[in-house]
Order: sequence, then structure tokens, then C-alpha cells
Amino acid sequence: MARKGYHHGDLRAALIQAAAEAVEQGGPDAVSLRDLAKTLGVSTAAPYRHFADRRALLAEVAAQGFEQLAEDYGRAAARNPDPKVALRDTARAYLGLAFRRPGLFRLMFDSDLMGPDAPASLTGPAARSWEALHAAVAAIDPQADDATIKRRTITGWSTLHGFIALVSGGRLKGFMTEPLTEAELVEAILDKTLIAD
Amino acid sequence: MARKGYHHGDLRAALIQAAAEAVEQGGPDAVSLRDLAKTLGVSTAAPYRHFADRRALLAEVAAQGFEQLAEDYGRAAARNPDPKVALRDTARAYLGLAFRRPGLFRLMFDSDLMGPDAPASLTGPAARSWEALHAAVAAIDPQADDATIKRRTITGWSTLHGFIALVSGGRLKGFMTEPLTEAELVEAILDKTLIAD
DNA sequence: CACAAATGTAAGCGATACTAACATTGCGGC
DNA sequence: GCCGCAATGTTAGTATCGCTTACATTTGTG
Repeated sequence: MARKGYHHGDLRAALIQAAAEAVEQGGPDAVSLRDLAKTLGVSTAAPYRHFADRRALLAEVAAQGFEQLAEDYGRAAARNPDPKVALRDTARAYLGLAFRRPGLFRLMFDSDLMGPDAPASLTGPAARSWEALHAAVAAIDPQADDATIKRRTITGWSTLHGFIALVSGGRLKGFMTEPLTEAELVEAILDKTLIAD
Repeated sequence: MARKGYHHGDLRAALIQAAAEAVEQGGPDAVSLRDLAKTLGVSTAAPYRHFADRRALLAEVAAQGFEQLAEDYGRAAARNPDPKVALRDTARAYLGLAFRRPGLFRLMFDSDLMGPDAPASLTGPAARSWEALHAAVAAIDPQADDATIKRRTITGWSTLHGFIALVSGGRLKGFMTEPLTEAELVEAILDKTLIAD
């Protein structure tokens, strides 16, 4: 991170890391290129040598998030021989990323980075993470046709994703009263994810 | 909208309406107080006579959205004697608002307006819409205790909400291939919302 | 070793949210 | 009716931000 002279050394990587920290700290909107530049001790124009614009930098941060997610999915599948346990563990990985790194998760799913002009470095890892989820659902019931698998994947994913959105958005604050704990709710959500059709 | 002289007439209401249109057009981030002021033919500082800041204006727009939602819920309950049909219709109302007015929906659920310092004009209608949803789920099974009802409400709401988020975010673009249509998916989601536990 | 490409800087443009000081209007009490 | 004051609007300014242009320095390569 320390500068060695006129040139930074690896400003591109430093920007990505600093942006990731800022995202985790205050959400995607809290990332200011000017701030990052000042933090890293370079001029405000320097970041533009490495990223076309703010979106391009955030896209790179999001891409790392999707790579992480695909990895977590892979581990969940690898360590569980029983497909049902594997799927439950996969769902847990999704919840885990969302609750452990809420800022990153928000960047990945709530921002407009995933438009038609999204770079391949972003769409690639995102597609890989979807494929892993799809495979985990398919393994439960190898007989089912593809449309059924996709329908199950989407409904299950929806339940998980919606739960995350509502919890992270504080929408369940007044409602998760005793004796309804968050942990209990998570188990209920995971149960629902497993229901076929 | 036309000015009658030095004073606008009802700038506050005009700002809310113009902001609502801007939200629907380009999402919450597309609302610029300067733009609204110019459109309405007043100075850039005029809006601050009616709203403390940008957030306060957007909160008012969101509040109207929650009022609309609570109303829709009420209609769904009123016109269906069968509680199961009523719940399905309630869920449809949620999806309807989300797909008919995606910008408003995003403002209501994806922005940070609902913090601890949210004005009563926003938290009130939001709580009312939750109560209506809760009641629709409770009507299905009057025997169940409150924790069970809440758990069912939250899981069902999660499924609906997540589906909306994924569709609106374009995350299902490549996956909703034939013969898996969006309409079919909506029915599957509604089915899942009805499943007890 | 010279020169070109890569990478950095300085300065500035235009947009934005918001504030402070001042101007105009319209309404309620006399 | 009119007069003062609160409500409402304006002008001008601050600070931040993304981004661009023109120029400076460094580094690697033929």
C-alpha cells in the first residue's frame, strides 16, 4: 500500500481492496473514488488509469463476491455425500455470505451493475454461482426434467433471497419477537427451500 | 403545476408528485431536487422550505406506496370469502404493485429510508401493510399460535419478495427459458406461499 | 540508450445536496 | 382596511462528487 515513488506499485489491486472495504463499511453508495484516491495517497485522477469509471471498479468488487460464492457452493457440495444435506449446506452458504458481508451482498444483488453491458469478468462468476446452485437442486431428484429443476431452484432461491432482503432491510425488526428467534426462522427458511414443487 | 405568482400554490404536493414520477421513471437515484425544482419552475432552494432534505421527500413518496399497498391488501381480503383465495389474492397484490410500479417498489424496499429515524408518516403505513398481510395468513388457520402465524407470514413474504427482487434485478434472464414462462413461475411462487410450515 | 507505453499529477468542468441571508406574499388581529 | 409577522420563495455560495484534458514521470523494450 505504501508508495515507493512516483508510481504506486499496484494501484489497481489496492483500489479494489479499498473499495471492497468501503462497500462493507457503508454500502455501495459509500464508495467515492476521490476518497479512495486520498486514502491510497494518489491523485484523484489516478484511478481512471485503471478503471473506466466508478461502475467498472464496483463491478470488479462484485465479481470477487460471486467467485467467493461459487467457491462456497463448491465446498458445500464436496463435503456432503447426501444431496439433501448438500443442498441445505449450499443454502446456508448463501445466507452466510449475505449475513457475514452484507455490503458486498448488496453490491452483488441490489445494484445496477448487472445490466446488458456488464463485463465478462462479472457475468462469468455470476453464472458459475447460479450453475452450482442449480446442480445442488438437480442432485436431489435426478429424474426430474430441467424445467422442474429450474422452477424448484428459482422458488428456493427466491425464499432465501427474500428472507435476506427483509432481514437486512430491517423489515422484520418488530415482528421477530419471542419466542420466534432469528435462528429458528433460518431453519424454517432452509426447510422451505427443500420442499419439492 | 402552473405558477400564479411569487408563490407556487402547493409546492409540497407538487414536489411529491413530481418525485413519484421521477422514481418510476429512473428509480430512487434518479430523483434530483434541482431537477424537480426546475421542472416546477421554482428555485433550487425552494424545496427545502417543505422538506428537510432529499430523504424526507422520498420518505413521503414511499409512504404513499405503503398506503396503496395496504389498500390493495384490504380489497383482496374484502372480495374473497375463502381465506385461501384471499391470501392468494393478497400475494398477487404484492406482486402486482412490484411489477406495475417497480421504481416505487424499489424505493419502498431497497432504499435506506426505513432506518431508526424514519418519520411516523412512513412507519405507520408500512406497519399497516404488514398487519394486513399477517391477518391474511392468520385467517387460513385460526387455531395456530402467533409464533407459527408469524413464521408462515415471514417465509411466504420472503418467497414473494425474493422472486420480485430476482426478476426485477434481471437475475433470471437466462434461466427462465421455454417452456418455463414467467406466468407459470408466478403461479408456482403463489403455491409455495400457501404451504403451511 | 532512446523512445514509446504505462502510469501518475494538476487543474478544471458540470452536477449535486444543502445553507445563509434576503425578498415577497398573504393572513389574522386590531 | 391595514399592519405586522410567519410562511414561502430567491440569490448566492459552500462542499463534494464523477469525470476529462493536458502535461509530467517512470519503466520496459527494441
